[in-house]
Amino acid sequence: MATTNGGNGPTSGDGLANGSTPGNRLPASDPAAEVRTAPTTEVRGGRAQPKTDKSEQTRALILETAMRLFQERGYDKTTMRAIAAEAGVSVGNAYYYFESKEFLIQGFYDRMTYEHAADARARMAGRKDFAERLEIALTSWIDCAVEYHEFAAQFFRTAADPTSSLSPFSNESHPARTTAVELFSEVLTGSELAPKLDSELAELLPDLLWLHLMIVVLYWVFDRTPDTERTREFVRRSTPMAARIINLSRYRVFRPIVRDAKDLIQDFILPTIGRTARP
Amino acid sequence: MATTNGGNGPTSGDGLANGSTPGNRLPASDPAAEVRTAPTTEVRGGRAQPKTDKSEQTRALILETAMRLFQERGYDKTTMRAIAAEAGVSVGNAYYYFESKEFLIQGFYDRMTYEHAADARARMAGRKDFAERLEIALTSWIDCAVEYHEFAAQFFRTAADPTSSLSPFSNESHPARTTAVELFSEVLTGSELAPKLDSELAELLPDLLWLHLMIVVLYWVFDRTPDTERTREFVRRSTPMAARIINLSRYRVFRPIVRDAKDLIQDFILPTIGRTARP
DNA sequence: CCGCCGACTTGAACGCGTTCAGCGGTGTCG
DNA sequence: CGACACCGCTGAACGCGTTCAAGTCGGCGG
Repeated sequence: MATTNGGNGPTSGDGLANGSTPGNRLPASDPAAEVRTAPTTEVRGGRAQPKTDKSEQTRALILETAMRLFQERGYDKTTMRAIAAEAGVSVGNAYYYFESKEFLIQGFYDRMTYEHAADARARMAGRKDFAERLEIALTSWIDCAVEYHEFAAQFFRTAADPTSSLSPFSNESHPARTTAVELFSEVLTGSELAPKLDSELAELLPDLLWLHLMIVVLYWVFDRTPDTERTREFVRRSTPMAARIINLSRYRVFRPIVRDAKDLIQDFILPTIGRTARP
Repeated sequence: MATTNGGNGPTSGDGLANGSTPGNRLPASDPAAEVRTAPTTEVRGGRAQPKTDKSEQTRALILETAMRLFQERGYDKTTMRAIAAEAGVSVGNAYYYFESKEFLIQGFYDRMTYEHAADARARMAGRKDFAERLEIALTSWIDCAVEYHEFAAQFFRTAADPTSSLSPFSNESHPARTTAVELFSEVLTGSELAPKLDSELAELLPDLLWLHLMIVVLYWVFDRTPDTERTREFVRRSTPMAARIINLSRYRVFRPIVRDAKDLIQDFILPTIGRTARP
């Protein structure tokens, strides 16, 4: 559960028709969007389940304030005291709603993931070439992430910590991860490549493409070129190759190695990144 | 963080980042050996270049004490005050020799890397099969790392931080990285596969195999099975595949894709992990 | 109306990593 | 010999993330 996002039913065929006008709205604010809470009990960013309306408001206020300050000053230079002061509450109150400072980052990540999915879907609309769709999806991520590049390191450190429940690797029900994997599922199903693949591979691919994104993210975090141009070029170069490899995998000659790779991925990679065993 | 050098002595200051000698000698042999300083100027774990014999001793004492406490109590529970007290010095003194607490980790990493190289070489001796040699090298790493698994997360967080000069990704002259890449170079050259490969690929491979190790490390950090048995199995399964792919790459059919991959790696992967452009 | 419960809020206090003004000692130069 | 520079070293102090005993307040049963 937890995702409950804008109703992307898996049954919706090619879900590209829906919502998000190509206007490319990046609602940098519009507090309602990501604050919009899963209505029932959910672990959420941090702590207590909201009981009151006021509680929910306070929580949102703290999160919004934190996100604003993070963007203005960067993560390290934003103190919990500053967040509390700016939000007009006490420090302790922030800790009532968020387990730690790092849990506030999740707000960023969730918002970005959501915006990315919407933006990528809009941009992919109509395109049928798989490599092209993949490139759009990845480039779209870079565009959505551009404003957060400065403090991305902090987020990445968090993701690399296996003891942190914030890591998209160790937390299989991480809502942002689910959203992202769904997007890549659409990258595939919307392409002309999808019907040509055997179903077993088609099942693996969304997660693998998400892994591709993770590699891009890794690259992007370390990228210091202006506008992360190098990462963009990396995407332009790596996506056709990915498409080619997938394409080739259909041929007889590669059967044994494809099978081995598939087994390796299915048995050792996917379970580790939060996919339960094969169905 | 803390990048602002307090600026004591604007002229002398801390002369970090000054020319590191190309001296490629691999120091260290026994446990006490990596403490032994590079005789000339080198950036070292943290701060000032040693001038005195006594200085060097104090530095070693602090490092050894820290490493012992880290292993006894874990990283987070070991305070700088405890390290200083246990070593019989003041807190400020520890910071005189080490830029921050994290810089103390490098002692761990350096030691482990060296032990790994020695152990792997010993175990590989006589073996000619490439896949076998690779598996030995990777498994040896797991064996050497076993005692550090508990606080490996901390090290991994550090490695994932692009702003940290401790990251083996962002610091190309990281001595531990050099040592490791050299080992993988021997993995290849000692095998019967080496003479069959074209020289261009043979040049890339050591770094790529090091990347393989990094993936194993990533897997290992998240591995919670006893004795990290799952990672060991992952190594057993992935090494033959790597060998097979390398082997296949020699055949005509794969020319185009191998060429693309080679270019991608050479232009985008290796430079980012600290290899300067192609020679 | 009282009393109590529990969600919500507070801010002083704690422990931590890190900094910094400064101390002694050992040259070195004039 | 005095002045100075500089290395090694000190420990109080700073700012931070985080905790917690102690509130406030609204609602509900009695």
